Amino acid sequence: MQEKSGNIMDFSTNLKEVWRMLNEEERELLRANAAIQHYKKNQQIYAEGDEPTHLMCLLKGKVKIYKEGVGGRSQIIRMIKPIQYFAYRAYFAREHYLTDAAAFEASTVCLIPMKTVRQIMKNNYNICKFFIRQLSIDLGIADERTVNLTQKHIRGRLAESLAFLIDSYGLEEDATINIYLSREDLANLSNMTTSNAIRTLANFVNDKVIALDGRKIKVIDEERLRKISKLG
Amino acid sequence: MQEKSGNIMDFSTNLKEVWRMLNEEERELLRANAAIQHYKKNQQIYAEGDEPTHLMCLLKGKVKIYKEGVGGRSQIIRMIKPIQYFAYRAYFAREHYLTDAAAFEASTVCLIPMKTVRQIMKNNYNICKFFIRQLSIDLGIADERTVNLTQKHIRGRLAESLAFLIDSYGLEEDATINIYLSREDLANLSNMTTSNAIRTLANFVNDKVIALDGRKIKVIDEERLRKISKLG
DNA sequence: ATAGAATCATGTTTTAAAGCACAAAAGTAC
DNA sequence: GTACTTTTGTGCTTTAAAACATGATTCTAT
Repeated sequence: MQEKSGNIMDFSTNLKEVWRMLNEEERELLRANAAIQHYKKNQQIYAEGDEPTHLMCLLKGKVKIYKEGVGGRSQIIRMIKPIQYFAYRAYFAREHYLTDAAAFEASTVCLIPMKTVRQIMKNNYNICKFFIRQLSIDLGIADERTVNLTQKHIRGRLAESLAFLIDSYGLEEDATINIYLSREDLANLSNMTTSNAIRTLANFVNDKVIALDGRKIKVIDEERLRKISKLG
Repeated sequence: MQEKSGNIMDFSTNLKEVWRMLNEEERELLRANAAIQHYKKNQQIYAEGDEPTHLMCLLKGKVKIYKEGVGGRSQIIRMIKPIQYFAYRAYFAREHYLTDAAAFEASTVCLIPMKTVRQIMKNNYNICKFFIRQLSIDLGIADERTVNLTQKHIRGRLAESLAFLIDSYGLEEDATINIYLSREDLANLSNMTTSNAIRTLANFVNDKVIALDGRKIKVIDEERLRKISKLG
């Protein structure tokens, strides 16, 4: 089947992990209620304070979840890659969104009304388990992140972000990290100012850990990078 | 009924929130499998790397969940108060513990084998919802915390910790915060060194926001404290 | 093609917080 | 009670990272 977004068929072919857990009746419920939405590069998907109404599944593109902190500084909390669910935490906590979400690049999202999700969860223990597991994993990551962002030094924090990007989006054949971020986004991911992100990247180039070509980051010495990340 | 820990009756009277969601059969299953455990002040409850086997519910006392970071610095991730469940994240994520837990003061914990918990969850949607909600709330707190600990200045971070302690453990009639922490623990909660915790506390006393008597912290101007916390 | 904006880069200055040193005080053990 | 350890309190020094300033480069829109 051709990749052609906007077509509801993407949805049923792409949501595989969850899809497998559903019976025909539940699948029909989803087909009837899910909607596909496209977002342009840098377009906001939801904002802090909004009421959560839909479960979202990223089908294509890259999304960042971030928070605007004190004094305009923003902090990227997590990044979403295709076939990953997001935007459900606030609903389950019975809160409004605490974070903002925006598309890094042109992205396609499948929106499922939370009402539908609940209807399915009620009778499907596997779906409940799925959310419990995802939330548990994310909470673990958040706890790790808290310590890493507060205790590691600049080099360690940047190295950690790069390692995270490698793990999330992978490397191309020539060892280029498969996502192109501005220096500012890289800084917001690593809890530092843009100048320090630039400076520290330059250091890494000097140390022959990476090579740069605009926003392309080529990983030269991954082992070393992970060591810097680990030792802080 | 007398408060008398070690007696299985505490358990059934205290776990009320969850207890209400169970039918008689499920209650019997819990009664048969739950165990009560006592921990002394500063005693470790679980350690990073341990395999999670039991759901824990704090019946009495105060517990800290923390992580040992780089260079011996430890960071308190969250604090548990009585009738709060903990220690389940790692199991649900199918990981070993990422954190350590220790009793702040003499504490009583009810241990329920995870196997039993799963057995109940399987047929009880309300229990699933309970965990989903708790995890979602905790994840929201963790996200907030990441930004607060990284972006706020020392005064803001300490004020935030004090506000958090007020919210968690309450104030006595004379406005004393109902938990006594060492300066070091306060520092670990606020992501700063012990000297800075001491210094900043002294500043707050000077500003007539709090008054100190050993480890007793009396809140003089709560509004001001929350303002400092908010503005960073 | 050209103007204007955004991004990237680098040097310099400032500052918030850590690190260190050393007492005083409070707990704890014998 | 006395010795020992831990915790608390303060002053001084150092340092990592932010803030600021200024160009160069790249992107974007008309």
